[in-house]
Amino acid sequence: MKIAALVSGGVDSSVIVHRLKEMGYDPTIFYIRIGMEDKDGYIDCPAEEDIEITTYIAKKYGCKMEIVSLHDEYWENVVNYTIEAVKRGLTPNPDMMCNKMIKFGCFEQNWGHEFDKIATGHYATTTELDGKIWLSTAKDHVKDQTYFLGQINQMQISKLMFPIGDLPKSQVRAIAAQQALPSAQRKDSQGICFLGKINYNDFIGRYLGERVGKIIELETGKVIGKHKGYWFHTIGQRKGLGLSGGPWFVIKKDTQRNIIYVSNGYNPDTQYGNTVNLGGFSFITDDIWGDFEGTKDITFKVRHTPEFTTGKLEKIGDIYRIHSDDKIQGIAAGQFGVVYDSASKLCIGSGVIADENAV
RNA sequence: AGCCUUGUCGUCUAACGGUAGGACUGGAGACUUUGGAUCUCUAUACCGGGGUUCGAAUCCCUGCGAGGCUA
Repeated sequence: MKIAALVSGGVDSSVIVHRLKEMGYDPTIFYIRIGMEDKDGYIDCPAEEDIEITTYIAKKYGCKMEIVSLHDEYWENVVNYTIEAVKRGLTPNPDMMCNKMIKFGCFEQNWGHEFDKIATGHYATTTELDGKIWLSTAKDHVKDQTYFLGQINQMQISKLMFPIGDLPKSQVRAIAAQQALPSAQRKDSQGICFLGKINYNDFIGRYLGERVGKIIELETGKVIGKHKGYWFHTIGQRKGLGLSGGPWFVIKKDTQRNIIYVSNGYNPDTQYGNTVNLGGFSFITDDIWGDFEGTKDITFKVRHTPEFTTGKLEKIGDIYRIHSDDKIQGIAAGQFGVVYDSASKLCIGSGVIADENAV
């Protein structure tokens, strides 16, 4: 079986090579370049060290290695998407889009199609049911990364392998140490990968600029401050408002008038919600419910968190509406709601959190 | 103009006359392959000038600022 292993130089993806060899496979290692400096030099991903480590891994395990670039595709699909979404007042999820469009999209078209399987270092598993492959959660529920894979489709999942999906993180690190992999002690990557050392707000500012607008207290309608553009703030956000007498949380945005509405207190009710409307819902493997009346018991995530929330799913036309058992903080339009079965085993599918005004 | 009240970190708010605390904001770190949230740590102040006291943010005088009252 021909396997392509996507290796980034981090611990997780390094260890998959070891595991694949253990299983008797001889994977071809791919390092995908994505985050490169654009013409203005804003995007800057320190790829050197990553490539060095990946090369070392390839040598150590005697694997073929290819460094490929999906820079333009990344720019086209992920960076543009991010900027466009933010501009519309939404809160994007670049990493999910990267998985869907780049790692398992463009890569497949260019190189992956010559392989039987594509292996990655995600904490996720696959499960075969009725002759079909389903995305299922990792053994290590805390590390589970299926949230980021919620947008992929049946073709993609049936070709994927997650060699470390059944290991706890601690063990992955232990293996790396035991094998003396250079990545053993590396910090887990965090933040949007293409940003490198630039922070998110700087990035947004570079492309969308600044425009001063009002900050209004939702309950009283009083103007209590100014902001530099609604695109710098997301629902549920506390940091960065610069208002005293808080804490203050962003509750609502008026993109037309560039106004941000906030509520005061440690736990303003306005900060929470129990219903989440998902638009453009897509099932990963199969639409297991079809059209249905009433509700389905599910668990779900509205962001990457260790725990799953329980709730009920209702179908209203094309909209899938989640009724959460617990109130959820900071439900932001543009983010994805990923739905799992009630046991939090199978990842069923996902949709984009809709603007409340849109439903 | 006269009278009264008032003046503490960027903001709000504490401190029997004994040497300035808390909250929010800001900053740093932890957590996290999105945005966020959360947790930990941390920075900054007694309006100026005189007195009275062993000792004043706290008492007195005065200057300045703020608010109010007075015809």
